[in-house]
This record gives sequence, structure tokens and C-alpha cells, in this order.
Amino acid sequence: MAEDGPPRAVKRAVTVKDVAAAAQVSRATAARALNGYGYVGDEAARRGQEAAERLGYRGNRIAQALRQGQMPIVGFVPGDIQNPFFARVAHDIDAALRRSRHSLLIASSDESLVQEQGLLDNLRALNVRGMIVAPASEGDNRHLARLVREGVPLVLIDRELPGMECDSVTVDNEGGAHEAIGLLIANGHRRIALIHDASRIATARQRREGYLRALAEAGLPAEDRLIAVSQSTVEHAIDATIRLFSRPERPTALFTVDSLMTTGALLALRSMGLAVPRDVSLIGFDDFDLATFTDPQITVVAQPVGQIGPLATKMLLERIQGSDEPARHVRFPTRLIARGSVARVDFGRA
Amino acid sequence: MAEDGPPRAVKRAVTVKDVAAAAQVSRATAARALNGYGYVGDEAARRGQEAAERLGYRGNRIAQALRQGQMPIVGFVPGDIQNPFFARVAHDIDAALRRSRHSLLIASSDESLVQEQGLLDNLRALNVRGMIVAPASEGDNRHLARLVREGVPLVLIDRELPGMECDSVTVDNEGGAHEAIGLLIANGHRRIALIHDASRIATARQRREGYLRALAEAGLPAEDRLIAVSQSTVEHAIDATIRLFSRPERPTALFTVDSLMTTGALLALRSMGLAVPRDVSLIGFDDFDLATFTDPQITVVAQPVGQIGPLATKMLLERIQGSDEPARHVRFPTRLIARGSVARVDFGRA
DNA sequence: AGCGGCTGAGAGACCGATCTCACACTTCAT
DNA sequence: ATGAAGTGTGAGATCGGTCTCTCAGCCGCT
Repeated sequence: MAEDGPPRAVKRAVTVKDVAAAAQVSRATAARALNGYGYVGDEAARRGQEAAERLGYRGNRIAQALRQGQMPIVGFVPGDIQNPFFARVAHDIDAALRRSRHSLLIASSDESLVQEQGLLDNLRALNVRGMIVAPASEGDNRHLARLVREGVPLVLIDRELPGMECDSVTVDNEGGAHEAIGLLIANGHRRIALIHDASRIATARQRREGYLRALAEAGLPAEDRLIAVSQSTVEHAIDATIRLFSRPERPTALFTVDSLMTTGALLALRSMGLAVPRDVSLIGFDDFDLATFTDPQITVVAQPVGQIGPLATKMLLERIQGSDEPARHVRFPTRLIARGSVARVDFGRA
Repeated sequence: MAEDGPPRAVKRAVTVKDVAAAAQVSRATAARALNGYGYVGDEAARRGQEAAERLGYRGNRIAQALRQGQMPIVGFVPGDIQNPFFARVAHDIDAALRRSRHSLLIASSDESLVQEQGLLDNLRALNVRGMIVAPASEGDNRHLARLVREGVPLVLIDRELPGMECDSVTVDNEGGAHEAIGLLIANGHRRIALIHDASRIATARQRREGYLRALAEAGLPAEDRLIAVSQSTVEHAIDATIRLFSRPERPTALFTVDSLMTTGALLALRSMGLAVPRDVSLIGFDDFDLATFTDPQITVVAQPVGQIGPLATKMLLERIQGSDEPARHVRFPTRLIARGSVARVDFGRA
């Protein structure tokens, strides 16, 4: 494919050697003058600085990295950079890293385990200082375990991996879902549908578990025909919603496990002529722009998105600096934001 | 701040030297066996491969990069990774790059020229193979000119820079805006408001120019009180909209230059009790999820978002492979998607 | 037999920055 | 005066992989 062709002629960059020659000192002295370590005479230092300035010396990060065994780069592997949640987190990580003079390399796994493995191999080969990963699967995690074993600083976000000995920053998915379903039950709903992602993503599973626990506690059965499986895209969610609501005895409420699915559900309900909340009460996991845009606005389980990136970065930088306290697992609470998409249902009808 | 602490102990990686020793061949032969170049005997090749496999040899990209003078990395500097437009482009670039075994380093300029300069310096020091940049300013572009001069492959997206000798991929901002305003004028509108970004971003300027040209062609004056300046955020756009529409003789139509501003305008109009399109006709630049979500849906000037990333990547890879044809400037046409947010206004009223 | 051409493989240079080490020179205390 | 401690500098090793150069066999051809 687009493989290496003849190397493009890039003007050769200025090296310490050039600086040293211009300043008429040795490479070692020039390096000392530029990095301010060891003993350097005033005169030599001045000449070195001046020559570097004049020639436009910038240093070669690659050579430095080779010498030091590490690149000033942190890798971030989100499930999907187009998901606003990850875009926000990426932005926050980037901003937090900038202060410590690291660059951020973002490589989306597209929720594919295989792709994730390849990307991590890549990042490992680049000798990045550390990685922040949203693991695509709860299944095979030997590639992550290996990183931990080899001492590569690693922080998991959004999705935790039971038994993985590394820091993680997540939210209380189970509790958030439980609270949402609780609200629906308290409003008299008995036939509460769920659209979730069958993939092995931990968050989806936990949100489903919260749903199931809430039902169980209310003595309600978990019925297969109330649960639809969908990929996390608007289109698939539309199909899933239509499947759920075109049966007789249709659900009176719907819980969706992420914002793309909530969007799909809204579109599908509208196309079926079902009004929220008159015909269907709706709660979505994850707050998003659209939620305040509909009429009425959508009740959601909100995550503290703005805290995840900064905290994960802070933890990672501590690890990079050599901290070896035991793995920390931070789990943020979620917040149920009641807007207008949940209506009381009278018991006779339910 | 979080500066280098004691280097964390990372298990030393396997090197060619280790492989060579294990396979009982020289480093050079081992390297040949692993990379399949030059003359290698079958036996030596087999032993090399086997030893590499057994030891888990992965190669050191940094050392390779140092030798070859280039990192297999492409830099991407969007104005803001949280903007869905750039998130989409980033995703597409990433996907396109993966096929040519490059990684993507994303560093958002946050629309700050100073930050952009710093980031480019950084990327340059990392010896990335090339860069894709959405320049934050039309003003001082010496840092970009220098890259071009030094032969670093560079592709500009979204915003072009007149006189810059490098490839660019943009859309017809002026034409798109002109067409939109034309539609409003054809529907009888005479007081057409504009909310735009005063920054030195080229796109914003061009969209404003399209607006002005359309007015001029219809013999309508460009009135200051019809033009509001706002930063590109939902909050600022809300303020700007309220300013525009709380005057007597309020505008009958509004044109917003990006999707965040369109969102803000919608929110503001709703809060002021003005219905779209009954009281105000609205057209936004850049299509977005919300636009099909409102009732009625919003008419927009759509850009071919999905084509920008792949094309920019293709151009960049060609440059990386040494193409030195003259700079190519691709400008995609925009497409006016008529939905329901433009109403006819009767001439007596306008 | 002798020579050119090919295959196979090792030694060592090299990329650029950093760091250790050795050496020279100064200053100060004994 | 002499050694010790402190200061300034350069030579060279090092990081890991790649690549050139050299050399040794081996083939076939004249």
C-alpha cells in the first residue's frame, strides 16, 4: 500500500555537533551548556547558548529518547474518539499532559480487541512513558496484564478489569443504572425495557446488572422480550427500539445504556408516533447535548466526565515518576438528573 | 510541575543483540533475518526468526527512527478535538494511516496561535513524518512557512492560508454561505442576521464574506446591528442571539457559521419564545446531529466531512513518499440541505 | 588452473544526545 | 611546598537498529 518510498529530502536539522563546532567547544561541553548540568564555565556556557540560538538548535527528541529509554509521549486508547465522552476525556488528558511536557498519542481501538492489542504493541515499541486505556473487552486481557508485569505505567478508564493490578478511573455504572430503574419503578412502571450492548465491554455489563438488580429488588421478573441487544450506534439503536416497541403489551419505559443509543431510541420513538413521556418514559445513561434539546428534556444518569481525564493523567504521571503504591481504583458516583422524560404510570394500565 | 522523577524500572526489552546471541549469529545477520533484506542463508534466517519468536523480540521503534531520521508518526493539530467535525476527521485520518503503519499524534491547538507554534515545534523535534494542521490563525504563519521550507510534509485542512506553498483540503465556505443567504433572500427575507467568529480563523471570515456578497448582490445593505460577533461556543452564541433579537425591528432570519453557534441560537430563540421558522428562519453552517432532531429540522450548509480526512491523509502520504509536484489545493463544494427552518416572509412585513 | 560473479555472514560505522571517565588546572588548607 | 578538593573540559562509550564494507566460500566459465 502506501509503503515507504524514497525518503523525502528534509533539510538536516541542527545537532549539538553543529552547535559545538560553532561555539568552538566539545560536544560534551555544548550539551552541558544547553541542558545546564555538570560543570560549565561561564564563557563556554554563553558561547554555547549563543551558538544554539543562532543556528536554531532544537534538539532531537528521538536521540534523547533512545538514550533515556523513553519517549516523552503518553498513549491513549479510547474505544472511539468520535464518541463525545472520549473526545472530552482526550481533550482533558491532552491539556493535563501539556504541563508536564508530554505529547499525547491517540489511537482508537474502534472497540476491537484485536486492534487494541496491535495498538498496544505499537505503543510499547515506541517506548511511550505510559498509557491510558479504555479496554475494549473484559475477555482476554493478557496483553494488558503483560504491560503491567513489565512495569509500563498504565491507567484504565471508563471500564475496569477485575483482577488487573493497575490504577483505574471509572464511574459507578451499576449503581447509576440501579438508581435510574428505581426511579422508573417508583413511578409505577412495571414493563421497563433495556437496550444494551452485548459486547464484552465492562460498562455495558455493569449497567445491565444495575437494571437487573433493581428489577429483582422490586420483585419484577427480567423478561427477555424487554431486553434488546444493539451495537452502540444510532442506527442499530433505532432498530432495537422498533423491535421492542412494536410488540403488543409494549413497555411503558425504556432505559438505554449510552448516549448514542438514547439518540437512536428518541428517533425511533418519534418515527413510531410514540411521545415521551406520555407513551414511553425514557432514561439514558450518560448526559449529552441532545438531552436538553428535546421537549421535554431527557432524564439521564450523568457521569462526571470532566474529572476522569485529569485524574487519570495525574495517576499516570505519578506512576511515571516511579510511584509503586498498590493499584488505586477510583470510582466516581453518578448523578441522576431528573428532567422531563419520566411520567407516572397508573397501576391499572401497567 | 510533574517533571521527571526517578526513572521507573521497566523490564528491559529484548534487543537484536539478544536475538543474535540466542540464534548464534551476528547482529547484522539477525537483523537481516528479521527484516528480510540482503542475503541470508535459510538456516540462519530460520534460527533468527525462531529466537526472536522465543524471546518475544519486538524491535525498538525509537532506535529505528533515529537511524532512519524519521518516526512512523503523523501529527494532527486540530483546532479542538471536542468539536465533532475534528473528531470525525481525526478518526478518518487515524483509520487511513493505520494501513500504512503510521501512528497518529493528536495535539489540539485550542485555537491558540501560540499553542500551535509550540505544538509544531514539538512535532518537529519528534521528527514526525508529516503533519496535518488546521491553522488557528490567518495572521502570523511563519512557523508553518518554515516547515514547508524545511521540506516537512504538511497538509492544511479546513482552513487555507493564502500563499502557503503546501497542499490543502478545504470546503467552499464563501460559496456555501452565499448560497444559504441566497435562499433566505429568495424567500423574501431582508433583515438577515449573522453570528460569526471574529477570530482570525479563515473559515469564519470566508463564511462572512459569502454573507456579505449575497447581500450586496441583492442590493441589501450590510448593517452592523445585524451582525454579531461571538466565540465559537454554545454559551457565547446564546448571548449573541439574544443581543440580536431583543432589538426592535428584529431580524427575520439568522445565519450561524458553525454548529456550536447554531445550537446556541436554537436555545436562545426558544428561551425568547421565538419559533423557528414562524418567527425566525434559520440556516446553520455545518450539519450536525441536532439539526435533524428539532421540529422542524434545521436547514444547513453541509460539508463533506467524511472526505476531508481520507483525502488529506492520501495527500500527506504521497508527500511523505517524496512527491514534489506543486502544492494542490482541493476545495470541496458544500451542499445546502433544505429542511424545515426557512419560511417565506411576506414583503409587506419585511 | 584461474578468474569473475554470486551468496552468505561478520565487523564496525553511524544516527544524535547524554553520561562517565580521565585529565588539566585552580584554589585552599596543612 | 604539597596534597586534597573543587572546577572546567574533552574523548569516547552508550542506547538499539541499520547499513556499508569486507571477506570467505562456491559456482561456472574460459
